Amino acid sequence: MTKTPAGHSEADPASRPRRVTASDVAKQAGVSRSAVSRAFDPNAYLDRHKREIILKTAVKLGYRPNALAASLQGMRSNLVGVIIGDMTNQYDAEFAAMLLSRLNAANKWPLLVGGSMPVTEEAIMAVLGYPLDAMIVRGGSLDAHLFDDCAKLNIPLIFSGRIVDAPFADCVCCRNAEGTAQAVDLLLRSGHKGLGYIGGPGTWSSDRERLSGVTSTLAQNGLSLVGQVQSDFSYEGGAQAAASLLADDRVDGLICANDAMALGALSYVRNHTSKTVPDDVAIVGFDDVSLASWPDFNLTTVRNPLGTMIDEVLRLLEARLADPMRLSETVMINPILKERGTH
Amino acid sequence: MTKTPAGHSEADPASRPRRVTASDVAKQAGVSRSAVSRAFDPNAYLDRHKREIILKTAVKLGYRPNALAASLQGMRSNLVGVIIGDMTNQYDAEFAAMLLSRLNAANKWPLLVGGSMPVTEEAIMAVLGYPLDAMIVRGGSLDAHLFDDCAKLNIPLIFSGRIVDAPFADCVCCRNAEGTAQAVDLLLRSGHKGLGYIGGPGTWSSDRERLSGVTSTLAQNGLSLVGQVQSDFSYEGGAQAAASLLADDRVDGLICANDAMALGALSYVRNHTSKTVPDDVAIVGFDDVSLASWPDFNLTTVRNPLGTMIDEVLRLLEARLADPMRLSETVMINPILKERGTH
DNA sequence: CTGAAAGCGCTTACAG
DNA sequence: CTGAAAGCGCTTACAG
Repeated sequence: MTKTPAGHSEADPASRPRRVTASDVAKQAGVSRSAVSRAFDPNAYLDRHKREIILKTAVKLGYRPNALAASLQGMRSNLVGVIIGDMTNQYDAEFAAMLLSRLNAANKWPLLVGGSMPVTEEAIMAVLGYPLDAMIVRGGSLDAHLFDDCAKLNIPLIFSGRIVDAPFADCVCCRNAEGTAQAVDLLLRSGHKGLGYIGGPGTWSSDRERLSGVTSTLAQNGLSLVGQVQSDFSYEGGAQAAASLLADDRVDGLICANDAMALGALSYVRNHTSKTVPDDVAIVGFDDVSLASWPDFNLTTVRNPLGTMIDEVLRLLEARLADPMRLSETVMINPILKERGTH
Repeated sequence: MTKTPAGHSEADPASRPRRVTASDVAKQAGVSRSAVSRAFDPNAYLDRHKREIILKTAVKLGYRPNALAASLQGMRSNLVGVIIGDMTNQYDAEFAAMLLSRLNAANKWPLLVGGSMPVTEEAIMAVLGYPLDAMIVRGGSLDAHLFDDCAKLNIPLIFSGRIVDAPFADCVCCRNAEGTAQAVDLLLRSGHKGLGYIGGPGTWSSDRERLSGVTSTLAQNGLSLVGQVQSDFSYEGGAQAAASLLADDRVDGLICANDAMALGALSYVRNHTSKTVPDDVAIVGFDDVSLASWPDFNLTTVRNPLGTMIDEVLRLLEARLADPMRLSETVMINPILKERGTH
């Protein structure tokens, strides 16, 4: 019983079948191994006819160069690590969807860490075992010594949603304080002065910035927050937070650190109180997820411009790959107030 | 000027910096290259003291074995291709989030193709250049010759949301017709007999199955669909479809091929008609995305059990990796009717 | 327990 | 234009 190259038909059933290799193609096409390599490099010198034959037998055999073996020769792996903690969060899910397809379009292949569970350090370490061209980190908390690990492995880092000061690390971030400042201004103008704030856990800088935009703007107007609760960025959390804040009758406006919580708050007011939005209580979110503009919610919010954010991430990525030694760059993005029906 | 191993400090600024290698560690630790390899294999024989030293200098240098070089030796790459067309779709986004983190937990690293744009064949071809352990395909359409390509490369395929009959390809799928049949039964029992159906584009088998569950159940009751429109699985599409269907006064119930369209339909009825839900019009969705249970919607729907689906995908994956030659397996999952407020 | 050596699949000077 | 050869970083028999 002869073994067919890379075929599973006659191979040992227990053993893992092999991938077709350049040698297989070379043998089959009656050319040298080098010729096969050259056939896949448009710029390489190779007899036109020979190239044709090689490409044809490659298709027949289902051969494609193993990108990883190629990466050992100093070629880029085109693998990009992407760390996204919680895609359960609407905004992060939208971010992920767009980022991933944009990476694909740029011939970069995202290796994803995260999803619906908190990202473990083990997971990051494991993915660092691959020769990543770069690593993109969305929001969240991340142990500082990850930076060291990446630096030692010469894997550039690109952060979105937080600012990190490290060599060879680039950042793109929203001007969070400015966004919530605009939201406060808006509520003040529409006559809401008893403001409550629904924040996140406060562990991320973006979260703290959003809060500071609120407090400083109020201070400028001789006011201060009537109430404030730390929640968890979820719809349910927002509803609960609204319940506790609205127990205080002075509260007539809710600023929320993201849309999910704002939506939860809105739902709470509608379904569990006799107050109306926006007359009795105004609500403003942050992010502008697609849900926010649904007529069911029509939520006034601060837009955290997704497209711009991702454009910049990709630009930074290309720039870093083109010049690994360039100075770190941080891009600040202006949020945009979207006035809809809840203020 | 001496070159530090893998350091960027003294390297040529233009050149791409190197990764630390096992040789670097061996040199630094004063041991053989093989010893370094062995230090990372818990089962390998190696002097305890020596292993300690090696591991310590590995940490110092930031070394980790290049998983790709290892995969050339016949080790698994632990790379799994994941094709998800449109994560903009709520259910697919939830599916992606859960699948990706479950893969991480199983020490598999998802290489993602797709996101928010249609998946191009080029993208799939490109990702096939990596030595994938397997490929997971979620829903959607996919050219048949992809199967050939994967088969030739010996990359097993696992499908979720559609059934494909190919050697070495496993599937997990919802009993779609059964789900919509239950939905129709429910509406019939609650006195809604003038049913309209809002479907998808009809290009996927799951879509067609859902429709057939509706029509056959109606037929069993001596009834037939009053109206039917092909839409696009989106919220906006659902709203439009509802508008056109409800122009016919006989329609008092809407069965939708997914939740997004059902939510759009619900919103249309509430905001653009004088009808009430569920008395004048009942609405049933399919999937049971997290939004469906929000009090804002409280949508009656057919649950397409995400957790079970993904459990099975992972089980099938492990089984296939353990025995590449095993017979194809197809797992059918029972949908569960969730009775809420819109019927 | 250990090091030298072969080999995984690839690219790329090198010498025709 | 072309093939033989070196080398990428790794694992794993092989022979001590």
